[in-house]
Amino acid sequence: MLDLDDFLPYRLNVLAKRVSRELARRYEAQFGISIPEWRVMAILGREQPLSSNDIVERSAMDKAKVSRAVTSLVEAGLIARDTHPSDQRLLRLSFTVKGKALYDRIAPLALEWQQRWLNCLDEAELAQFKALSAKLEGQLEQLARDVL
Amino acid sequence: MLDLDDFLPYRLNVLAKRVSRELARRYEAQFGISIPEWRVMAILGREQPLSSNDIVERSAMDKAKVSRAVTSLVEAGLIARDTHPSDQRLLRLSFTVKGKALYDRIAPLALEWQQRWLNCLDEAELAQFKALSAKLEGQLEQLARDVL
DNA sequence: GCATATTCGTTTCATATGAAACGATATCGG
DNA sequence: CCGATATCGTTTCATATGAAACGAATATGC
Repeated sequence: MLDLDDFLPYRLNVLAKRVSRELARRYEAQFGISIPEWRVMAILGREQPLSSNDIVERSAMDKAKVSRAVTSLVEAGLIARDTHPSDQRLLRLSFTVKGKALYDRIAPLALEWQQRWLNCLDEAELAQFKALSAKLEGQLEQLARDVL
Repeated sequence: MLDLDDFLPYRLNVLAKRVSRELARRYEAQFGISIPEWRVMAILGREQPLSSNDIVERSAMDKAKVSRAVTSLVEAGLIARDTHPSDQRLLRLSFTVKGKALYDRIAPLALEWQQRWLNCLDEAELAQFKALSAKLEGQLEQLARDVL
């Protein structure tokens, strides 16, 4: 019989949504920033400058969402948006001083929060969980491709 | 450093969203039913009749979403909605014949799809993954409570 | 070179979402 | 009993979402 509590697609969605809500509450309350905006920041924190499309590829967000997040961040003075010199279709996105400062404040807090969350697992368990998640994601891609 | 690919809240969201999309495509295309609607069906498949509130509790959906899903299902002739005899605030939701027939068609397919997805893990891995997910969910509740 | 196709990012549009207000019913305290 | 409070489900409202249309810029084929 189909028991929803045992149906993994459902369980994963509940878990993911709860994590998101938890994090969103913190980002929003403390820094006035949404999750999509924070994702853009996080990606820029790793590599800079990037085009919107680079961010789409790295973030698993669609381009409309990225476009909106970027616009907000620019309006908030957190990132700078100019056009690529040799290809004017591309944006060149990078932190402003203010944006970098905010990133440097948020990133450790996000990691620390994750740490508090994950400390219910030991090293091995965490590694296991990540490995299994990756497997599931790979298999999912397979199945998706089958249908297309 | 904060690497989004290694940030579990993010990873989980990507995975959960992809699973949802994959499933939604099938439900929608084959049966003309949305995920919230399917969740209501799945819950009724286990226990019947139930009030809307029962479904809210069992589904981790908010009551507005449940209300909409129920309305759609009633309009589609898949479930019956009458009022509880001794408490007129409560609905009494149950399958129609047509609804039960549809449930009996979908449930095996959903399980079979899950099977195909999960067969990339062996018994032990799957058990492990579920156990770890449950741990993470428990810890999340702890953290959420701390803030409140 | 020039017409065609492609890529990039924005915007539009229709739909989904959830918090809060709401009306209806039921319960509780005095 | 009856006024105050709580519960149930719907609806409203403001916002989020993503597919598709779009304009601008570039690449490609002839």
